[in-house]
Amino acid sequence: MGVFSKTCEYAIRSVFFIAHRTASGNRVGIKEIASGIDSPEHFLAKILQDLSRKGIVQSAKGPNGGFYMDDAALKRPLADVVEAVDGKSIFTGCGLGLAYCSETNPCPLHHEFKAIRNQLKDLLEQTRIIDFSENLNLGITKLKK
Amino acid sequence: MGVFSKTCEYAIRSVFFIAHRTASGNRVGIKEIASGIDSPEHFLAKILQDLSRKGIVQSAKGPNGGFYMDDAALKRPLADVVEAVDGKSIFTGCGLGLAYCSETNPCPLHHEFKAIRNQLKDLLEQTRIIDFSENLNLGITKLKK
DNA sequence: TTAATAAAAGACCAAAAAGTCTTTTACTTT
DNA sequence: AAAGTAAAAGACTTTTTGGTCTTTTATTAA
Repeated sequence: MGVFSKTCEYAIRSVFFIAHRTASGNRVGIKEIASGIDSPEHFLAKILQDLSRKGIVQSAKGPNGGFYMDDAALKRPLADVVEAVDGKSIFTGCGLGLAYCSETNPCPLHHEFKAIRNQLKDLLEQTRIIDFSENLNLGITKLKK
Repeated sequence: MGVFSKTCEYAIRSVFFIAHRTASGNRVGIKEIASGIDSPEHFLAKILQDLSRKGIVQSAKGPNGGFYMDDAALKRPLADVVEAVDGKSIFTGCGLGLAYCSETNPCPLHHEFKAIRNQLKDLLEQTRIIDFSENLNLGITKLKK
């Protein structure tokens, strides 16, 4: 089990992939995305349908259709993708799963955990999707297994 | 989904609970642990059997039996509990689930993620179980929902 | 030495996450 | 208008995680 669910991992990877391919105004089909990020095609289709409904990515049916991202989507922080898929509990939840854990009623890990969680939050909130895809353009980072 | 699995959350909470009660040399039964940390009794029993097999906690059957922790167990780092239950992938795995992600072949989040993961690792490795249970003694932190 | 106690073991069930497959809808080009 | 294309939708299956229940084994104290 990772920090993100498998669904969310695929979502992030596909968003990076689409952002990368879409910069030039193109659209890209699921088959290509799925093979580009090493994910099950039909499973990814469902994830992208969801992301599309939520406005994280855009899509068009029919010939020359596919997925793409408009300018607003490219400028969104990665946190929006994560929150759309896994919810915001990752940014706020107690490390030990305690519902009433808080500043005034902390679990033994509360303060230490909060610091780490906030760093993850900052990372995801302060970096835009387009920022990450820059390194993909340079061929420095990759999205396949 | 949190950082740890539900099983791991219960494991950590129960270990803290046992550590807290065991300081005075006592043993504590599952019923008491389960109600003390708000967990399903039989599910916790299985978790503790496993932790006992792995030497994270000690146990004794029969009257006056129960779970306890010897000195060596109390001085173990929390990381040992987490690793026993969730494995070490949490300390080393790629944030995007990529098997071949590494320093020389990094995913777009690799470096930023590594920094955060290492902090979690340090926290869990550098603090002993007994250190956490001190605050429980003082009544500052708690283990219930 | 037997009755009570408490963990160990294992069979079983439920829910959620992950993944597959088929059909439908929308769009575009000829 | 028709044929082809590609996403949307939805039914379905599998696997993993989380959880329950019953039986067995070991221990101890009367």
